[in-house]
Amino acid sequence: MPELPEVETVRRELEPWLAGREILRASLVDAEPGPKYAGLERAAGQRIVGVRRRGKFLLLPLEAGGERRDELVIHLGMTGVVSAEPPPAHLRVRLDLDGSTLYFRDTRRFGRFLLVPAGDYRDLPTLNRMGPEPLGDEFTPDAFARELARSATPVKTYLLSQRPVAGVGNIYADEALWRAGVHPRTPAREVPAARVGPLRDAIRAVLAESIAAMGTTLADYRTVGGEQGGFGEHLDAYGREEQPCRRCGTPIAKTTLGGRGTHYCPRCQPEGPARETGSPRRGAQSPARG
DNA sequence: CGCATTTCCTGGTAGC
DNA sequence: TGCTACCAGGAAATGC
Repeated sequence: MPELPEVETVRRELEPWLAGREILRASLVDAEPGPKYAGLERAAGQRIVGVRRRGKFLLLPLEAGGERRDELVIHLGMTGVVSAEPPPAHLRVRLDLDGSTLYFRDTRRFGRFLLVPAGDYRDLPTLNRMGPEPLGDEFTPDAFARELARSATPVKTYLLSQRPVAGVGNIYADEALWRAGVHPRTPAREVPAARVGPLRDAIRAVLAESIAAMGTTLADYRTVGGEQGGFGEHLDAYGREEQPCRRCGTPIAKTTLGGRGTHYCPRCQPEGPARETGSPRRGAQSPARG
């Protein structure tokens, strides 16, 4: 499931390919017209200025006649894959460019591929109310603490809302909470003050490390070149139920939270009131590997 | 408004 | 083998 590191990996591959290209035509293939594919009929004749990313959204500003017009918004959802070669099945959008063609495959149709007036996200409420970029200067410990204080929702669920910080999904939420020693069910505003900074640092670290590995491939995610991400072998919590915690050996537990599979160490991430402050077992940010 | 629940969608797999 | 039931989850919609 593409999260920020996977989308950033795709962005870095798309930028040199797409920047400066003219869109000749955008066509729906095996897909019904609707809000997920809105506005594509306006794409023809506009030129792609660049490839940006906000959270898990790819944003491609366009220009026509020398002026900024629309913006192509791409969200990979669960199974979205962008490629320069036609996929064997589940092709939803074909983007004909000057000299090449971009294909958007999306098996489960959770993704989006649409045109909006530049910067107009009224039909994309999550993008409209998204928190700061986790690797940017605005994601400070103080800002994060203020956001957490706004909600009584379990901290993991709140992270997934994209409100306190952008781009965190199910995998990296579990990973960051494990690193910081915070139980995923802890109400956001009850995360101990001493753990807010470590959690913010853990979010930044795990995302940065995964970007360096070109993301995590579990099933469908592929880079534009068709490669799989390499971070899967570094996961400490996600998908490791019943396997020993890499810090303390306790079997990783799996439960359901907000309808999502949730993995945590019952010993390093104790639930409930106020354990002592300090690091979970040893070395919160850099647990032993391998 | 906040918060919880449901919906969308299809391939893979467990169980019989 | 073939069938049914269920699971995976990002974001939006819906229900209080």
